[in-house]
Order: sequence, then C-alpha cells, then structure tokens
Amino acid sequence: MIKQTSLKTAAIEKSRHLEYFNIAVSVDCVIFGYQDKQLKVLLIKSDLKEFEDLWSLIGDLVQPNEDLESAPYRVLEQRTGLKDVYLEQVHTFGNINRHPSGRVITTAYYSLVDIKSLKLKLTHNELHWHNVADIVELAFDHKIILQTSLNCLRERVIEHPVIFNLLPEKFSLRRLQDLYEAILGQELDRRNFRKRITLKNWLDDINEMEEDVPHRPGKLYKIRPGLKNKKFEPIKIAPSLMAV
Amino acid sequence: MIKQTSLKTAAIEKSRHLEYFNIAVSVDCVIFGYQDKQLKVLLIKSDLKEFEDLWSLIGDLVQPNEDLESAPYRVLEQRTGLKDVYLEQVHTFGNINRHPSGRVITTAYYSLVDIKSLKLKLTHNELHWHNVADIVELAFDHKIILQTSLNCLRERVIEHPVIFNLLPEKFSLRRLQDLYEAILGQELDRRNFRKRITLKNWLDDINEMEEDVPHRPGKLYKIRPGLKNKKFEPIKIAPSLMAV
DNA sequence: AATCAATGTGTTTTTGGTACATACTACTAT
DNA sequence: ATAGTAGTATGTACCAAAAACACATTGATT
Repeated sequence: MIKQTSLKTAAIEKSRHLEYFNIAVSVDCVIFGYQDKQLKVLLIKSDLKEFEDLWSLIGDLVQPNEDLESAPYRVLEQRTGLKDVYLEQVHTFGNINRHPSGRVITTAYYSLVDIKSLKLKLTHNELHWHNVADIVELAFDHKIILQTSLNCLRERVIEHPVIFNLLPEKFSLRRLQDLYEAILGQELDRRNFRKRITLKNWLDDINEMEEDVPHRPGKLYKIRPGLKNKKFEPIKIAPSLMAV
Repeated sequence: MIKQTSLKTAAIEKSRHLEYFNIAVSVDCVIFGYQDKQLKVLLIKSDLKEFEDLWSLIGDLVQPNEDLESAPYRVLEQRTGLKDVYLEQVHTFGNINRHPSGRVITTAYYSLVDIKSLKLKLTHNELHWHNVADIVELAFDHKIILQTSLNCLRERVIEHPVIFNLLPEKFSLRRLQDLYEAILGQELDRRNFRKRITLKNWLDDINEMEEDVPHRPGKLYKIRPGLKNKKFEPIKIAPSLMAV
C-alpha cells in the first residue's frame, strides 16, 4: 500500500532547511461520495504527532515533472484506483504556519466519486468515509478546505450536471433528490424538484423500475451521454441578471 | 524604482538547480482599472528575452515569511503605493512549462483600483494601463490568467458591491452603468439597470450633481459606507433555485 | 425659441419560482 | 380480499422578479 503521507512529511522537513524561496507545493483532494442519504468525504489518519487521532484530507506534494492539474488525478488514482474522475480546483491555501513540518502551500481540489465503484479497494486501509455533516475537526487547515470545497460544490451542483458523478449509473429521482438535499443541506419540494430537473433535460428515462424496494418502485434514469464529466468552464458570456 | 521582475527571474533560475520538489511559488496580480468607458489592466514590460516586447501581469515570488494571501497586497503596494485594495484569489496555474526560467506555480489574484487615485505614481515607469478588450497576447500564460480573472470578476460584480472600487468616490448612475457594460461586455437597459441598482440598496444619494458636463447633469451617488471592501465570502446558505 | 442630447421615471408582459392537493401503485397487516 | 400505509407521479394557482417598452424632464447649443 502507498505510504505517501510520510514521504510528504519527510520531504517537507527536508525542505525547510533549504534557503530563500523554498516553499513546498502540495495538492489536497476533497473526495466526496454519497451513501445512506449522507454526503461523505474520504479521509486518512494523520501521521503527524501534532495531529494524532485527527483525520486529514488526502494529498501529496506536486512532483517537479507534473503539471499542477495532474497531481490530484495522480493522487486519486493512487489512493482509489479511479481514473476519469470529476475534479475541480477550489482554492489555494498558503498561510505560513498551516503545516507544522514546514512551509507548504496547498491547492485544494474536490472530486466526486461513486462510492460503490471503489468499495473493495478500501478494505484493510487507513482510508475511511466520513459524514461531512458530522465532522468537527480535521488536521492542518483541512476543515476550512473542506468547507470551502463544499461551498463550491453547492454552487456548482445547481447549474451544472456534475452531481451524477456521485451516483451509480441508474438512479431514481427520489435518490437524486436525496443527494441534492444532502449537498445543499435543506429539504426540497418533490414536485418542484422534479419539474426543474426535467426542465434541465439532463436525464434519459431508461424504462426501468427500481427493484427490491419495500414500496412502489420508482422509474430509473441515467444521465444523458456526454454530460457527466463535461467541463463547463469559463467562457461564459455575461449572465442574464442585467441583460438588455 | 522597484526592479522586482528581474529579481524574480534570477531567483527562479537559481531554483531550477535545486533538487526534488523545489518549485517556486509566485503570485500574479490582475489589476483592473476603469477609464474612458474601458476596462483596463495594469501591465509591465516583460524582462525575459523569450517574451521580448510582450507585456505581462505584475507578480512576485512569495516570500518564505509571508502568507500567500499577503503577497498580492505587498506586490500591489510596492507597485502602486495602494493599500486597502480589493483583492480576490482566482485560480492557481501550475503547468510544468509555463515559465521559461524554471518551475513556477503561480496563484492569480485580481484587484480593483481607481485609476485616478494613483495616476501620478505611474509616470516614468515601465507600467502601463491597457484596454482589456484590445489585448491579444501576453507573456507566459498571462492571457489565460487574465481571461479567468475577468470571468470571475463578471460573476462577482453581479451580486456583490465590489465594482465601486473601480470608481471615484462620487459617480453618476450613467458612469456606473458604463462600467458594468465594460465589464460584462454587453449593453444594458437603462431603466432596468437603475431599477435593479436601487433595489440592491448599495448607494447613497448625496444630493450633488455632475458639473462641467455638456448635457443635463446627472445626480451623484456614493457607495453606502461599509459596503465597499466588505468580503462576502463562503458562508452562503443554499441558494434559492431549489428551495423548498 | 427651438432643437438636441442626455437624465429620470412608470407600465405592461412574460417568465420562472413557490406553494399546494390529489391520484396512483405496490407492499403489508389483518 | 380488503383496508391501510408509504411511497411515486403529476397538475394548477399564485406571486415576484426580469424583460420589454414609452414618455416626460432638464440643461446646453443653435
């Protein structure tokens, strides 16, 4: 198993003895998942004595021969085996004393993954899923990083079809609504929710029904092909709020 | 006069000979201004032979003893003499080859300043204001940084009262609308614009009129005290789009 | 005095969001 | 088998905000 965190710490301790502008650069991944109506985040036990018994985000130093953007993909693949995940840069955190072992600036990314698709790989591992809502403290400044990421996710999820990265391929509208509620932290009206989702035209009705549910089964849907990992980035023309 | 860019380049060239994870960290400031109905950005002549005759953003390496967030404030004060400017982190750029002198990861910030308030300091200087709309090429990856920053600014300006950092203390609604149009890149309807601005309740009518204008003078306004540099950050509750 | 160019405001229409009620389907307990 | 329960599924009325739009006002210029 990979023991990256120790490597990272050792390297950071080494770096503090170098001169002038020697600052270590890392990435930290806020890996979101969804299970049992709860938004989850994948955490690892901190290996620093300063943060004993605290959990931390999964991160690593940026390698000299890799693009910054590539680092979180590498970290995610090393930790979870997943490729082609949805990743989004959130913010860069660089307070002087944010890392006890030395000067480290970290760029935070959040990722959305389907917990079921990597369940087996996590057994016998120091990684665990935690309910986002229940987290009270994390190592380093990772609590703030988590909060910032969650805020970004909340904004993003409303207008862009990224939420489906957290769900299995087929899902009912009820499950989708549960997920929205878990992310947004508030209950939604079922009828209005369904209206708006159909309006967005993100879903394909696949003519299947839920099975083995203890009630009337709901219809199953898939995300329309091509939408799931699409990046909807900057080149957004001026919004309508102040239109002519 | 400060000759930071050369220092930065020299330091970067030195750093490439250091081992392993030695990556330089810089900040780049996209300093927006507004004049003659044009959105402007403050640029400096690149001092790298690779980018001869190209302009670049104003940046510097992050010092080992300063917070990342402090660096852009320092850069801005050194370059323009301005304190208490409005600054916002945009994104961090870290492609391997983005800087020809070595591995540099840069965090971009944008800033909004009133051009008039620092006009004198820029004479006999290698700094110049450029029309954002006219820029076709910049040194490094600064064109993309500029575009990304502009997109952030566009989003921000709609909901938050930050635009006033670009204006003198007193201004007419017409000037404000011109500025919105310059930023958003589209024309706005005067009546709807005024309605929405008054609805936002950001302005104080100071009972003064424009002077020396070749037409009917308009009323002058100020931003309401306390709003100008206020940060309206993350703790934003779930938006109304999907409310109960 | 008449014209021009800008400021300043009000009304209607349309759209989209919110609130809300009822019918339908499957499983469960009697 | 029947009634009850808990979920799915859908439609309608109301309200607020955004867009489209027209006219009166003020001051400078001719």
